[in-house]
Formats: sequence, structure tokens, C-alpha cells
Amino acid sequence: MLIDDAAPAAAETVRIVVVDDHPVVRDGLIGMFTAMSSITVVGQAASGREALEMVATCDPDVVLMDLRMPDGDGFSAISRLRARNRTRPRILVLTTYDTERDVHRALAAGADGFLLKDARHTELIRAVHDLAEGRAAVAPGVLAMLARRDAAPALTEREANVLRLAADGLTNRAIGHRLAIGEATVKTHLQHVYAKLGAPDRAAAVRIAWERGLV
Amino acid sequence: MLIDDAAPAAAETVRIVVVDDHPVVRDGLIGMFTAMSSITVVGQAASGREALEMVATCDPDVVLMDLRMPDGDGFSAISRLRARNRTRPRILVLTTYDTERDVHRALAAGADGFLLKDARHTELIRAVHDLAEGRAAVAPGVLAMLARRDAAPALTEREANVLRLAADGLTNRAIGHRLAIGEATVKTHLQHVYAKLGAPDRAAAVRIAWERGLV
DNA sequence: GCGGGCATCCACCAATCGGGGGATGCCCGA
DNA sequence: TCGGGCATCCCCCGATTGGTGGATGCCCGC
Repeated sequence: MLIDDAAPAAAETVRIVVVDDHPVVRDGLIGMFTAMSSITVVGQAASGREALEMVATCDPDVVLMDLRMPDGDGFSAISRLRARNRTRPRILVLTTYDTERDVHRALAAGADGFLLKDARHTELIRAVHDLAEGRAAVAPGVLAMLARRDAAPALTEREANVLRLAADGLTNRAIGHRLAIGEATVKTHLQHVYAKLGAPDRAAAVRIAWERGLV
Repeated sequence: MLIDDAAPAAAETVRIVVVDDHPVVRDGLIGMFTAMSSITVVGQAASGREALEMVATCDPDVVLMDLRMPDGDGFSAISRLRARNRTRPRILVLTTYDTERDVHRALAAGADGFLLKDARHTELIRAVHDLAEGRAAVAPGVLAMLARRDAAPALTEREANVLRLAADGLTNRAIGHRLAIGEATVKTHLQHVYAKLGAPDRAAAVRIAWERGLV
């Protein structure tokens, strides 16, 4: 961990790798950071798979990671990087979408920060330095999402299974048949699901569960 | 890379305006084009509204236009630009999404080209020159998508709205009340949604729509 | 040993949903 | 001009759901 002392200009530059399948976005980020003395782009990648190689060879301090990419998405790339080393590099997710599902999956995989692509330059640069110095960096809207999540109770395995089948369009009877339980039992499980998710019916329950990455 | 020093290109540089709400993307595009002698960025905008002003003052040859932006989306901006002048500037849509609906709306509004943000530099530059010289420019994937549109029917605006409310757990009657239409009409819309998505009921429809990003 | 969470089961009833018809008016493209 | 897509409305009916109020057995922690 670096020391945040009073001699700022002398500090080492933060070495980063940029991972995004959009050339335009990569160029934008690289252009922005090369104009900054405090941050150096030491590598780039266009997919999760490339990212793993690039990080292995470049050993950056921070990785800027997109989530939705062909050939190895961001989530699994984050998981694998974390499996190699629990603290290095720090991983900043930079994505277009802010769905609860994505946020949850990314942070669960081991991301240290979560920003949206409409973030301003200053926010981005600040976030990179925050991560390099050991702090987390999360967009304001994302925090509110996390707060909602913590307040929400988790579904049991059985409840989640029932909900998954309901999301496939099966009737309660069909679900019961599939799981070898009675229709009445299915209804009971769903009642519990509705109560836990605050959903009035199965359609809303499906949506909420999908948003939260519970399915 | 190719067109630059090609034959008849003694021509003037192509003057373009970049419209995108993501600062990162704007920078990437501007950085790319300022490195090219044959293309000059004469303006930029972060919303549809700004785009209208910027085009009026800069009179560019080509506009690079994002679709989903706050404060005036790309579709209406394209329509208004076309209402002013049917041929100038040429409009190249550059977006992250390749949904059938977006493509149709953009082209119907009067766009001359449609590229995705994962396009390579050379494709982008070529497309700008194509447009400046009066040719259309459409990404290969977009064409393929237009071809398979029968396989994946899009929801109408009304249908999508009804489904959204159903996903919030509203009953058909409540949806009708909210949209100021009859409950019977709501049922009809949902019937169409089920048919289009191949869903047996609303729960499945919600899940499928969520998966496909139709909501 | 006793509570408590979990999974399982049951019955009853009102409300809702899905499926089958058919109907109108509008607008746009062939 | 004639479809065809879209949005709107109406009917009826059986199947399904959601709400309520129970019940049993199991396992775990206190």
C-alpha cells in the first residue's frame, strides 16, 4: 500500500491496464491517462481472456474492466484475477449499465470499484488513485443499490429453485411435479418469496430476483 | 490508413461533430480523428439538444451521433436535423446497442449509417469518408440483424410499457388504470407480448424481456 | 429440552389470469 | 385501393393464482 504523504508530485505513477472491447472507449481512456503524469497505461485488452494475459505480463496496480465483452466477460475475468492474488491488481469496473445484478456480480467476483461510463474525467482519475491507495471507489447511485440489497433477506435454495421455474413460465402444479413436491408446497414457497422480496406476485418477484442476481 | 493517401483525396478534410453523453467516448473519438489529417472535429455535444445547436453553428459534413442520451435522445435529434435539411449533414449513428428497434428508428429518422462502438478504427474512419462522399455505411452485424428480424420480433412501445408495469406486480386492471386504457386492452397487449416472446405467462415474459434487454 | 428456521403438506375462497372468440378506427406502405 | 400493423374495446369461461389459516417432521443452536 502506498503512502499518501505530503510530497505529491514525487509519488510514483499508477500503472494501469485498460480492458474494454470498444476500441473507441479504450482510446478515450488511454488518451485521457497518457495526458496525466500520475497514471501510466501499461497495457490494454479487448476481452476477458486477453485481460488475464495482459495483467500477468504487465503486473499493473489497477485494472479498468468492462463487464460485457465477447470471449470472456468481465465477471469471470475478475474472479480469475482474484483467484491469483487477493489484493493485486485492484480492479475498477467501468461499465455502461448500472443494474443491481451487474453490480452485485462484479463486487462478489472481487471488484474494488464500480463506475459508470458517463463518469467525468475527474471522477475517473480520482477513482484510479483511490484504488491504488487502497480505498474503494463506487459511484453514488451504486451505493444506494447496495444498501437496498443488504436490507433484503436471502432466499433459501428451495425458494430460489421454485422461483426459477416460475420464471420459466411453469404453473405451480408443473413446478411441484418437476421438484417432486405438492402444488400446495410450491405455493407456500412462493408466498415466502413474495414476503422476502416485497413482491405482490410472481411477475414482480421474477423481476426483482433478476435485478438482484438471485436467479 | 487506406483512404487517406488514396487517389482523388486532394479534397478538403471532412468536418465532423461528435455527439455522445459519455466523456470517455467523446475523447476517444476526438483523439482518433485529430490524429488524422483527412478528418477534422469541429464540434462536440453531450446531448441531442446540444447537438442541434452545435450543428447549426458548425455546419459539419458528418455528425457522429449516439442514440441513448439524457436531455434529447439521438432519434429526435436526427429527425430534427433531417427536418432542417434532407441531405446535410450526413448522420452516422454510433451506438453500443444493436437492437432491431434502435436500428429501425434511427434509419427511419434519417440516419445515413449505423455502426457499433466496437467497430475498429479503420471501419469508423472509412464510414465517415463513405458518408461524406454520399455512400451509406452500415455495420455487417447490423445487416445480419435486419435479416433475422423475423426470428426476434420487437415489442411495440405500448406492449413494452404494459409489460414493464406487469413486471412491477400491477394487475391488469391497475395497469389499465395507470395507462388510462381498459383492462381488456391490457390483456390484448399482453397476449401479443406472450406470442412475440414465446412466453406462456407474464412471469416468463418478464424474465425473457429482461434477458433480452427489451425493458 | 425448547424454540426457530426450513421443507413439506392440506383446504377453502375470492380475485385474477389466460384463451377463445370478435370488433372498431387509424395510419402507412404496397 | 387494399391490406396490415397498431391500439383500443367487448364478451365468456375455465384454470390458475394469491390469501389465509392451519399442520407435521427435521435439524440446529441455546
